Amino acid sequence: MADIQEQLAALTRGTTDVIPAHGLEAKLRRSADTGKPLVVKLGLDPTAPDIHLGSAVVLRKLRTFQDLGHQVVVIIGDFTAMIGDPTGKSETRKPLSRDEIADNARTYAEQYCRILDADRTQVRFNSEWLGAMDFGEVIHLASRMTVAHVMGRDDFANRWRDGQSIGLHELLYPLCQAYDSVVIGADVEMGGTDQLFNIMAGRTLQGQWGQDPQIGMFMPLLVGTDGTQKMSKSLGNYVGITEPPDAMYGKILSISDELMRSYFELATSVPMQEVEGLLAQAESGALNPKDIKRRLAREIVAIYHGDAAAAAADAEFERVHARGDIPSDMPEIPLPDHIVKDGRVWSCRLLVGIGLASGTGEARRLIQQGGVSIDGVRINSPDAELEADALHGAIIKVGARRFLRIL
RNA sequence: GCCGGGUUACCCGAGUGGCCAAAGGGGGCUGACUGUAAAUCAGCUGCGGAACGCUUCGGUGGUUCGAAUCCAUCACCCGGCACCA
Repeated sequence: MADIQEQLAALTRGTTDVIPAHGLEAKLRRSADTGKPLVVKLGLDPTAPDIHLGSAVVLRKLRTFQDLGHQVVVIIGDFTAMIGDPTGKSETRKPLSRDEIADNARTYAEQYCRILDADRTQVRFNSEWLGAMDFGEVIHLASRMTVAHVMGRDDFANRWRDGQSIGLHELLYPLCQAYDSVVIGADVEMGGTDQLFNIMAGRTLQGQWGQDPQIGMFMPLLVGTDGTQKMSKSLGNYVGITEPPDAMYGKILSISDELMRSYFELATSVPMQEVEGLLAQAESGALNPKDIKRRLAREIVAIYHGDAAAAAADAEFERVHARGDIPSDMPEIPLPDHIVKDGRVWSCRLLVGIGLASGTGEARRLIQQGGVSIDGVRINSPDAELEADALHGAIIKVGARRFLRIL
């Protein structure tokens, strides 16, 4: 096993906080001494998973633990989902059906395997123990934490101050999550910075159970491709880890320059010393930022699709965007009969017919703005009529990057 | 249950009788430039073979020559009060 200091460096890379600061080192040392792997916990909602580079940040960190020989326990919060983490904004969620939970669990497994080492990953549902408790046990559990403590959580405190309602059951949420840590005997719990209170509650509860309290490790939220908000599926600013190599490569290349450092740090394993070196060269003008971003894109694509796919995506980019060639591969579609009239096709109807415009109005606009060309020749009038025969085998280009070949 | 505020295009939001297919911003799209699909600048962004033609401003029905704008009613959201404890 690697030297403790090296392990620490790898594990704390990109973290915003490790609490308590030196606790992790002590845990690692003890694990090395006893040969007993650390139990590293991550809690997840049983809602439909959308694994993108942002959610992958925490998973990759877990993978680092696994590579160092530690055990990961993923807790699917199927029971706590009935409460819903009380942000004060979201309504109490409907309990998911057994089938839905099973479905989601399967999807998780498929996607998580792309990052985690399945052999060192254990998946547990917290309904297993939380659902089995009787009321007396619940009361006993609740007696382990004080109202003053729970009310210390920011959102509770704010809602109380503002006179908003707080469901009694909501107060139990941190307790449930904390109890999960007790049940699995967590040494480390990973989470976003919004998990601070819940993870700390785990430490409190574990202490009362006579366990060595877990270390809380917090990761920042990856900024999405829009450059301002956190990456999330609902905001549409995400790069999915199952996206095809070319799409992934393109999206990463389009992030703004300022995001490069955090993407390198959180989404790749390139040594930070090297990253800083590259960025310094860009700063001084010795290196074109574009080339650093291409390196970033290659690194990330390689993680999810392998080196060969990354190299291919890079070459394809060079061909299409740097040299202006047509892509090596593009969708093909037969010329729909119904748009041909007397052997001729109205250009706007063609775009609609092959799905490159949603209506003739949009098609007209695209052509007027000079965004449409056929076999490299720009169409300059929305009234243009085209010979149907000449269209077979033609390549239609709309905008900078939408290509389509007509059969 | 009562009183008040609200519901406008993909999102936010202006508009209180005609000049409104509806300001502005965001997002999206196209072009120029470039280092890339970054940044910047410009244009477009309801539908429509395009004609000041058609359909839009929560739903329905009215008033009016004319309604996003006024009235009635219904639905939902947000405040305050009441009822119930």
